[in-house]
Amino acid sequence: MGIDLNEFQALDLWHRAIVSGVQIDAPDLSARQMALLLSVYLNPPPHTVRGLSQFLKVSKPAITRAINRLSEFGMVRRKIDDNDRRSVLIQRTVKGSVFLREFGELIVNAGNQENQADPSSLPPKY
Amino acid sequence: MGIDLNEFQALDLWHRAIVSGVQIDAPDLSARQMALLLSVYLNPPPHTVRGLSQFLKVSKPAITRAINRLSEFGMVRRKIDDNDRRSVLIQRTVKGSVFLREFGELIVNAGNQENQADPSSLPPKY
DNA sequence: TCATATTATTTCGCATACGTTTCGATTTTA
DNA sequence: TAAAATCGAAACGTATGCGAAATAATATGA
Repeated sequence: MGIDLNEFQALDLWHRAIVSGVQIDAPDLSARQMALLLSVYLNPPPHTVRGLSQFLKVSKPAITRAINRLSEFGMVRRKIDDNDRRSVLIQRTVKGSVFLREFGELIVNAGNQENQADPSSLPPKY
Repeated sequence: MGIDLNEFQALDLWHRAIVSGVQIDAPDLSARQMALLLSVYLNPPPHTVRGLSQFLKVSKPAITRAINRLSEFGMVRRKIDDNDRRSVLIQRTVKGSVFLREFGELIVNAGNQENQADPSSLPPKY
């Protein structure tokens, strides 16, 4: 189990994927927003503001703002928890699913074009 | 050659790595800044503002600003090109190397903890 | 030489994100 | 039921990023 990567492969994969993301004009999400979006889609529900705040070690207002932004893009949806009306459940949407599937493909493609591991290309140690 | 990933593995890897990056208090670079940093370290020199602008398909002022930010963190350095004093060469630094090596490790670790591919965990198609 | 082109930066107004604090709604506890 | 605790959002001032246009420095070419 696990994905065996050496350090160079890891950075190269990240590079290719993130450059693709910058080049195409995908809605540019901050690292936090991306982390939040991925957590909502890859971790099991339910998702609350406080839960995500704890998981990501980020303040609750920051989570609220990230949800605002992602809602504007239609990538998540708020739903008041009927059992505890103080809580807000963060739910997935079709658009969010589509976006993440495309983003996943982008990473997969970045991996397919990956060079052979070539330690001589590692950043020099100086 | 290449790294074989399915879509779920790709997203899960990205999730783990980016969440780690958010949790630890690493200087939080935007996607553009990260793309620029990785390009400087993984693509062969020389690196100029216009070259990076073309490669990333981002305006030159945006590149200048990203370099400003990365210079503040000491992760890249400007050097005027003596052959053409209009040009600025973007060079690597020790700090940038260290940062990227650590970031590479973080991705590698994310890969090591990767779950088995489990298509049922893919975002639902709705 | 001197006009033009090229390269990078600066400036401008505007948009967005940050942390802290405050607030309103709701639930829990005494 | 009244007081305290919890939850998420809003308000505030600050920092940073954006694209477009203007600018400064340098090189090129007629």
